[in-house]
Amino acid sequence: MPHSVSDLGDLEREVLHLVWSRGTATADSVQKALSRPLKESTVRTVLKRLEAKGHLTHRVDQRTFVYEAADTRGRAAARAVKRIVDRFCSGSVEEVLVGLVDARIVDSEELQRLAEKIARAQTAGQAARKKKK
Amino acid sequence: MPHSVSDLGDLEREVLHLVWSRGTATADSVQKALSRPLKESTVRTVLKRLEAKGHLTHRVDQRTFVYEAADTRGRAAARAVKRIVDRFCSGSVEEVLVGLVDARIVDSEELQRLAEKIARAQTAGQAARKKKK
DNA sequence: CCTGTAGTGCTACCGTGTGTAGCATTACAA
DNA sequence: TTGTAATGCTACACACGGTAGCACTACAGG
Repeated sequence: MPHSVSDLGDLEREVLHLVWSRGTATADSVQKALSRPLKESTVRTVLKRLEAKGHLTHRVDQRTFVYEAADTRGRAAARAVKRIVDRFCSGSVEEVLVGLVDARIVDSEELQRLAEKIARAQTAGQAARKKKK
Repeated sequence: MPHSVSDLGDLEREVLHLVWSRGTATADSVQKALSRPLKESTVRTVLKRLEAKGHLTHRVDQRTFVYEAADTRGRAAARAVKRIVDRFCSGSVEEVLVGLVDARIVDSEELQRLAEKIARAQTAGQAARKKKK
C-alpha cells in the first residue's frame, strides 16, 4: 500500500503544498516561503522524506535538487479518498457519497451538477483525443 | 480539528469496525471477536482511546460499559473525506471528484448514476418526512 | 459476613513517525 | 587554494499507537 497524503504531518503537508503551488521548488525556495523560520537542514529532511514517500521527485540541476510533485493535488487527494473508501466503506464509493450528502457536506443537487459537469468534460476530452489521433 | 477516523491505528480501526458491525459492544465481546488474541486491558485501552477521540460513546449497564459508535460508517467516512477536501483541495469537492475520475477510481458515468440515485433517494425521503408531519 | 470474580481506572513501556537540527563532505568559483 | 553552497548522514525529543500489568471496587454465592 502506497503512502497517502492524508497521513502526512503538518510541516510535510505545508511543504508539499508549496511545491504544488510553485510547480517546482528547491530547498532554498521552500525555506524562504515557509510560514515559520526553519533551518535549511530541516527543510531538506522533509523534502527527502516526502520523496521517500513517493509524493515528490527530484532532478539535479547544477548540483541543486529541484523537486516536483509526483502527482497533482486532485489525484493525490483522490487516492487519499480511495483509501478511506476502502478502509471504511468496503470499497463502496456510493456509501461515501451518501455520507457526504447525509452529513451535509455537499448538497445532493450540487453533487448531481458536478457529476454531470465532469461527465461532459470527460467525453469532450475523449473526443478531442480521438480527433488528434 | 475534531479527530478523524482516517488517522486511527490498525487496531483502533478494527475495533471501531467491530462496534459498527454489531451496533453495540462491550470490552469482552470485542476481545472475543478480534482477529488476534489480545489481553482485555488492551481492548479496554483502545475503546477508551476511541471514545476520547469522539468515535465512540458508552453507557453503563450494570457495571458494564456498553459502547456504541458516535457516528455511522458513512458519516464518519464522509467527515474524513471532508478533511481531505479541506486540506488538499481548499474545500473544493469538485476537485476531489475530478481527481477520482481522473485517477480512474470511479467512472464518470458511474459517478453520474450514483449522484442521480442519491438525489432521487433524498427527495423521496424529504417527501416521506413531510407526509409524516 | 467473607471472598472470589468481573469489571474499571490508572500507569507504563516500547517502537515508529515527525519536527527539528547539527556536522562532515564535496564541488565549483574566485 | 580556499570559501561557499549544496548534499549526505546522524541524532534527539516528543507524541501516538499497540500492548499490558496492577490496584481497586461492587456484587453473587457460600
